[in-house]
Amino acid sequence: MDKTFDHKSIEKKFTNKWEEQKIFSFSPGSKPSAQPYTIMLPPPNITGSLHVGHALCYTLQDVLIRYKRMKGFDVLWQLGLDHAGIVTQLLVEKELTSKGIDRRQLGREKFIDAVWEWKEQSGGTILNQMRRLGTSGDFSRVCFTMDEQRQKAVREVFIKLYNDSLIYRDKRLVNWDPELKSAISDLEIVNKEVDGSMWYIKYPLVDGESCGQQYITIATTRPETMLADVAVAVHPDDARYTGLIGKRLRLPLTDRVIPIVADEYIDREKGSGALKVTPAHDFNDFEIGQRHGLEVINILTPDAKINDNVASEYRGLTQDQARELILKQLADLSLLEKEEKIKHFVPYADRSGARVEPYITDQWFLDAPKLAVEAIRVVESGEVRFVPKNWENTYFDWMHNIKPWCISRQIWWGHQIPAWYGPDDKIFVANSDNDAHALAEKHYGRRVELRRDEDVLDTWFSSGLWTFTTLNWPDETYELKRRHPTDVLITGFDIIFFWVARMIMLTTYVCKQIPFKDIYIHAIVRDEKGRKMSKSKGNVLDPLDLIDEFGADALRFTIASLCTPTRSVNMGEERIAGYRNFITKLWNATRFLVMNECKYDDRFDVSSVKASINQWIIAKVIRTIADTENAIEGYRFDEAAKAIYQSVWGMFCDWYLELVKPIMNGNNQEKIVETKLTAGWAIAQFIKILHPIAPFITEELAEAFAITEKDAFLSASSWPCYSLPKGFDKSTEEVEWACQAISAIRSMRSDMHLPPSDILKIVISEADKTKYSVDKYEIFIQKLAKVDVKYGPTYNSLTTVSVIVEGCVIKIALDQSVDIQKEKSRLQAELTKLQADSQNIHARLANQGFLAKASESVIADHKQQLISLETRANRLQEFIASLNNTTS
RNA sequence: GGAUGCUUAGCUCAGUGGUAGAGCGCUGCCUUCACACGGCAGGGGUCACAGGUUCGAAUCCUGUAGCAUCCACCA
Repeated sequence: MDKTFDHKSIEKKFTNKWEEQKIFSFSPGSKPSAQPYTIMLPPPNITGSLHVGHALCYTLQDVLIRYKRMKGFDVLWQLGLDHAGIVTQLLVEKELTSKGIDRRQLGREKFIDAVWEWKEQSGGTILNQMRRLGTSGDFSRVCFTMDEQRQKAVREVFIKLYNDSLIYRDKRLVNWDPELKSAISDLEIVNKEVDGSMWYIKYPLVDGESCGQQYITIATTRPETMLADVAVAVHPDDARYTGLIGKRLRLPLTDRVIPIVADEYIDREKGSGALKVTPAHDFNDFEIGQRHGLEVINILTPDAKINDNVASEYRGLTQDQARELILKQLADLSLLEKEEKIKHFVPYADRSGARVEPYITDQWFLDAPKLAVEAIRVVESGEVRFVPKNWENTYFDWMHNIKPWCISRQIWWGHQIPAWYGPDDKIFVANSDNDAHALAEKHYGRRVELRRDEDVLDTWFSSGLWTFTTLNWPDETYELKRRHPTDVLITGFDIIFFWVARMIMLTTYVCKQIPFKDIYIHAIVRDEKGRKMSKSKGNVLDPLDLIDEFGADALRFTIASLCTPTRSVNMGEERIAGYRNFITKLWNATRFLVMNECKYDDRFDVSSVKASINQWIIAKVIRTIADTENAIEGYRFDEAAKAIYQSVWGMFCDWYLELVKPIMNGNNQEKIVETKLTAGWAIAQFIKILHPIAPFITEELAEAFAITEKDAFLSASSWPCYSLPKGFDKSTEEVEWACQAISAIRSMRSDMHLPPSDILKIVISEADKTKYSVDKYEIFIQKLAKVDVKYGPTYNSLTTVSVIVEGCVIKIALDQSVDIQKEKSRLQAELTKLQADSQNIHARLANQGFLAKASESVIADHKQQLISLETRANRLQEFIASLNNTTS
């Protein structure tokens, strides 16, 4: 074995080997007798590249997949890519523009060809980057949301939902992205706080004289939309305005007269308490308009300029230009009462960054409120389980307030909506052009010209079908029947609404099945100080850089250990370096065993082991295997990592390997053989259970240490399974006593500033020798604590200091006489602490309430503790008394 | 405005009724034949605050404060 662990070459070696040997290749139906285990990868965008968030999400999935594979499950980790409609279109469009090509001139078909070409060349780099993480998916079997089979599925689902009246076309106010010139969904909006103004504008009453009031003041942040006002609304109980309800206003700068209406929606506290009603450009106003049967006047073009529905002087102006002009005109007319500077939230499109406009258009909608009913039920009933559970609340909140989902987009890249229009705009939804014509012919009684809907579907529509379309639905495949519902979805909370909720809605309706049993919501990655990673802050960690520097295993181990059930995890390089050190530690421990000719023998029978130290480590390792299993099964990746880390480093390396050295260097051949086999067995178990988290080093060590057969892979081996042999507990107690004794002596050495190289002389009484089996561990105590052990009261108390370990007095002889008073007060302090502790427990045991109400096991524990404390205290007290005798 | 989290050692976080834990950092000692990406030994916390429930609260309940996130909000 090399002296250092060269992660780069080992990562390369196994990435290639696994792929060449097709270790992770999946062939449908190949393992019919094994239980299936299935995870669908949340498909990254074809435009995406690997960031730490991906690394975290994919590592956790790979840990589960590798673990279940070792457990003997027939695993499928289905990889895939998302076509990412808007993002991809914008990207390719930009690239074409830089070459001087305009998308619109190119035309739809050629543009789509260009996107496909781009996809073939540079789409899906992220999949290659995933390989470097060590992901054990089948890269030859990648699904794409836009490939033939998925397109077929999307059409089928659309047709079904349309025929069931769950998809419909409607003219409504939608969120409009004027840059993209497309509708977007409410989720694709980000509200940003910006500086703005509130303008107070006077609207004159038509017959002001008769009611003693000349005008009503309205407040608005968007004066330009007044051109589309159709009413002013006040609260019916607002004393300021009750007399004016039903009167009419002259809308300034236009020749229109608009009514004053009463509506409960109005908030008397806001603005002036009178609201200008602009149904075409505000969602709430739209509803007020509907309630009062008001006209809808749209004054904007698709790119958010003023259209021809207004006086010619405003036409073609941008909103800002129009605003400026209108404010000036109002001021000239003395109708502008005041302007207040305010901060307010304004909606912007997440992707294009344009200011979103409420805009009246014809769009396709999915009746989400109806589908939500079943989607809520399956989570309430526990069929679908959120981990951690409290994400259910977020899900329910959203689902209970869900609105119809606008699924049509006015872009080119995506699933074109399978709808055709007849001459009278009658809609025919069909699987193909031919089918549509057939439907139309049946309807009209003759062959007619049809026009296909140009819109495409929201990207999330096709990803919403991901769990079953990847299993080739609507074809009735073997794997679809076998694997659906899938086992677990691992994703971030940021897409619970976008994706998780929609998958549950669509899958429960289309398949009459849940898409997955568990949803593990992982945390968002932040920097080491808990700040969001952003390019402008310069605190972005690139997982590929981290892999280069620390190794994929170190990164994966860090990720696992960070994944506590919280919302965010802070990742810093220091932490990764720490786990890189752990990987190195494991490497060196194995190297030590190789140097000492330890071997792994799979016929090794753990129950045949005699030496207590070996029994002890076997018991500990078996415990660790169980802890790791429980942790992974419960999605506690942090606990799995912690269990392995502590066992390997804190127990195996720090204690067992040190304890084993005296045996190895001794001459008890039988014991040496047993110890070498035990050590080899133990490290092999660690290597196996660490494999899901750190696949590269463990695969290399399995090869170097011959844990796997020649040409076999740890990745394809099985998870260890052992039960604790009877009687090993006793050894555990003994060995742990010896370790405590060693620690106590070392501690004393350090406290007394005794040189580490000196061999100290210690003395233990004959009685203690038998009681604590000191002679059995003498060699270990001698070597590890660097002492020479003698029995009986040989040394003068005047030149010894003492430590008491579980009642056993260990005297340490010094070259010079000790200050007995100082020694006494040191021991006395220890005694005081012991007595305080034992009194504490004594008091509790004397408490009637405690005895009556505490559980039996708790009481038994307390009694046990009390006995132990009292034994130690008594022994210490006796010893102090003996010191008194010495001095007196 | 509505909701959900969080507040524990210098830092980052576990622990969720029974005597406060880890990693990193820090201090001292050690170039001991697996490993200085190491070893040994230490120091360090009235578990945000105030009430309550309980024999017993870091843990359960109520309230307060601060922080974070999500949703809503263009008068």
